[in-house]
Amino acid sequence: MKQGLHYKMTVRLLREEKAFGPGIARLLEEIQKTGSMHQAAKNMGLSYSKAWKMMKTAERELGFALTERSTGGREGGGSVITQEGLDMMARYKSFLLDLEQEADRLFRLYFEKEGES
Amino acid sequence: MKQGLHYKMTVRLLREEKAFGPGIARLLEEIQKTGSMHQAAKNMGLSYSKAWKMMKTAERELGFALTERSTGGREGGGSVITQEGLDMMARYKSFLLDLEQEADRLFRLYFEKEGES
DNA sequence: AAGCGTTATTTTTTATAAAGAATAACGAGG
DNA sequence: CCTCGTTATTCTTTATAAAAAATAACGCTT
Repeated sequence: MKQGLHYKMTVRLLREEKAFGPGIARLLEEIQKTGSMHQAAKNMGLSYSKAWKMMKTAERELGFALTERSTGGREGGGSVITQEGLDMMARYKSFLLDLEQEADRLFRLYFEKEGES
Repeated sequence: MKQGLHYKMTVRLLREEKAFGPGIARLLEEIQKTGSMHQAAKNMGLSYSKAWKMMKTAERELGFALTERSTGGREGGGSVITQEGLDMMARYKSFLLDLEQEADRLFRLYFEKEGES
C-alpha cells in the first residue's frame, strides 16, 4: 500500500536541556508495568545505559525524582514511579492528547480539504 | 538567568520518508530571499550537500517540485520557488502557527496553572 | 557466604548523520 | 574560449548518538 501524506508531531519539555519527551514518557510507562528500569528499557528496545542517562538528565532538569529506585534484595531491586512522576506523566499525556486532537483537525483543514468553498 | 520549564514542538510531513519539516521550510525561505540554494544553505549554517539532499528527498516524497533550479549563466544560475512550493510553505506555516497557538494555551493549562480552582 | 537481578557508572565499540572536499556541467557575458 | 557562481553528484572525513561491554554495589534469600 502506498503511504499517504501524513504528519508527525513531537513535543518535548525543556529547561536547559531536554527534560521530558516521548522517550522518557514511554520509559515511565514500561517501568509502571514491569517495576524495573532494566526490563522497561528492554521492552522498548533501548539500552539500559541510555535509559539510565535519560532518567538522570530528566530528573536533574526537572528538579525532582521521577522514580524511586532501589538495588539489592531478593528480586534484585527495582523502580517505582514517584507521585511527582505520576503527575508529570498525566500532564504530559493530557497535553499531548489534546494537542493531537487539534493537530488532526488542522491537518485536515490545511492539507486535505483542497479548498472546497 | 535560570531557564524556566518550556516546551518545544516539531511537526513534520511524511509519506514514506520525511517530506517536509522545519529544515526544508527554512531552506525555502532563505531561497526566496537569496535566489540561491547555495547561499540559502550558507545562511542557515547548513552544508550545500545536505541542503541538496533535503530538497531531493522532499520533492521525491511530495511528488512535485518545490523549486525550479537552473545552472549556468552570468550569475551562475539559481533557484526559484515553484507555485506548488509557495503553496506548501503557506500551508505548513499556517498549520504550525495555528497549532502553536493551541499548544501555548494547553501548556499554560497543564503546566503553569497549578490548579487554581 | 553465595546467588540473584536489579541499579549505577564508565569505557569502548558501533551506527548514524552531517560536514567537507572534489569534480563536473551549465550557460550567459566578456 | 574563458570566467563566474550556481546546481548536481559522489566520496571521504568528522561529529554525534546509541549500543554494548565491563564492573561494582546492593540487600534479600537460601
